[in-house]
Amino acid sequence: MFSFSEENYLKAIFHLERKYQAGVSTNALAEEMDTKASSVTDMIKKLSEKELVIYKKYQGVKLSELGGKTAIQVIRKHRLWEYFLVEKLNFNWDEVHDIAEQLEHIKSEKLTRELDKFLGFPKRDPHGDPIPDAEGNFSVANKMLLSELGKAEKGICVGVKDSSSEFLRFLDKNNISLGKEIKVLEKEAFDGSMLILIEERELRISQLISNNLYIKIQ
Amino acid sequence: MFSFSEENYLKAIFHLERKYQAGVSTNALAEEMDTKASSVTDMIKKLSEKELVIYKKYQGVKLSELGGKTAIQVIRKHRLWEYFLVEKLNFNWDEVHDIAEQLEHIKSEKLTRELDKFLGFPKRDPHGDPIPDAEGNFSVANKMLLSELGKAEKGICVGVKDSSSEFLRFLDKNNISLGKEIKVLEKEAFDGSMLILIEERELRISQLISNNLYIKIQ
DNA sequence: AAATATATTTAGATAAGTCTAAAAATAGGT
DNA sequence: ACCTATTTTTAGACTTATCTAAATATATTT
Repeated sequence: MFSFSEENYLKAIFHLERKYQAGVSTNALAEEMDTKASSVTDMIKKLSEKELVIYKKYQGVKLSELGGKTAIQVIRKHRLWEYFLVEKLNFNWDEVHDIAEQLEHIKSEKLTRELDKFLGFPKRDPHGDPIPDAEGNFSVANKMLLSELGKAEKGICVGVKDSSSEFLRFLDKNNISLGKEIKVLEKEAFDGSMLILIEERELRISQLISNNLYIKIQ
Repeated sequence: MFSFSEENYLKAIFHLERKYQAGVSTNALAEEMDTKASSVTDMIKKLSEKELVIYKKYQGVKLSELGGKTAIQVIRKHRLWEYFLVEKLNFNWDEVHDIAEQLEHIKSEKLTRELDKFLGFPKRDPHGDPIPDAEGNFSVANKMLLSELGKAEKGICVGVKDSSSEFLRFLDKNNISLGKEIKVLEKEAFDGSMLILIEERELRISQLISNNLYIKIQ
C-alpha cells in the first residue's frame, strides 16, 4: 500500500491542516517531519502523483479525500495501540508514543478491527485524543485550553496539547490526570501563571503548563 | 538498530542452519528470501561487516554469536505476536504469519517483555513452535514426524512443519489440532499414506500430510 | 585432467528517500 | 515599484536494497 514515510507525511499534513487552515507550507512540514524543505518538496510531488494530496508549486499542500482517509486510519491505529500499551501492558502515558509510531504502520485491517474490539472500542487514547472508528469518524471535542479559563472558573481535564515525556511526567508528579476537575483560584496577569485547585490541593502552575492542558467546561 | 531486511536475513540463516548443518549457501538463502543470489551476496557482506555473520567467499555463511542472539529475539517476537493474535484477537492459526512478519520488527524491549507477561509467558506459538524466553532459551522438543511412526504406534500432535494457510486449513477442516492424540492404524507401503485414528474418527492421510505434522511419543 | 555445469561474486543500473548547494519564486519593507 | 529577505524548488549526490548480465570460482562428469 503506502510506505512508512508516505504515511508519516500524510499524518503530519493532517495535523498541520487543523492548526493552520489553508494549505500547509513546505517549511512547516519540514519542521514537523524534522527534515529538510527539499526533501519535503520531493515527497509532496510523489504524494501528489499518487493523488493523496493537492499541490500547486509554491502554494502549499492539502490532503485529498483519499489522503485524509489514509491519514485518519494511521492515526486510528496509533491511538488504538497507545491505548493497548497503557491499558493492557502497563505502560505509562509518557512511554507509548515512540512505540505507537512503529505500530501504526502495521498493515492489516482485520488486526485493527480486532484490536479495537478487544479493547472495547475505546473513544479516547491515553492523552485524551479521540480515536477514529473504523469508518474514520471521531468526535471533535469542544475542549479549550486551561489558560483560557478565568478566575473562579473550573473544568475537567480532558487532554494534553504537548504530549512529550517531560510534560507528561510533570503532570504525573503533580497528580494531574485526565478526568480530574481543576478550578482556577487566582490568575497572575504579570506572567500568566495561575493557582489552581485540584483534588483539594492548591498548585501554582506556569502559563506554559496551562497552555498545554485541555479542559472541558460544565 | 538493525533494518527489517537485515533482521529477515538473520532469521532465514538461523532457520537454514538447523536444516543443513555447516554454512548456509548463497543459493539456499536466495530461495528462502525469495530474491536473487547477487542480492544475497551483497547483504551477506553487509552483515559480515557488522559482525553478525561469519563469511568467507564461496564458503557460505554462519551466524556469529551476536547474529544468533539477534535472530532469536526476532523469532521470539514473531511467535509471541502470533500467540497474541490467536489467543486475544480471535485469529485463526493460518492467518497470523504475515502480520507477525511485520510485528516482529517493532523495536522495544519493554514491549516484548510486557507482551510476554501479558500472555502468561507462553511456551509455544499456535503452530507448536517453541517461544524463546527473554534470555533466548527455548526447549528443543524431542518431536518427530508423524510419517516416522509405524503401524499401531501413537503420539500427540505438537506442531507443524509446513505452516502455509493451505496446510493449516486442511488440518482445521479435518479437526486435527495441537494436543490431540493420533494413532497409526495402517501404513500403505505403496504411496506412504496412512490410516490414522484421531478422536474416535478414522482418517486416511497422504504422505505429504504425515511428513508435515510433528508428534511427540509417550 | 580437461571439459562442462553449477554456484557465487562482481560490475553497473535502478528506485526510494534523503541531503547540500544553488537557483527561482514569493513576500515584505520602504 | 524596487530591493531584500524568506520560502520553495531544482540539480546533483549519497545510501540502502534490490536487479540483470557478465565474470570467476567451485563441483561434477567423463
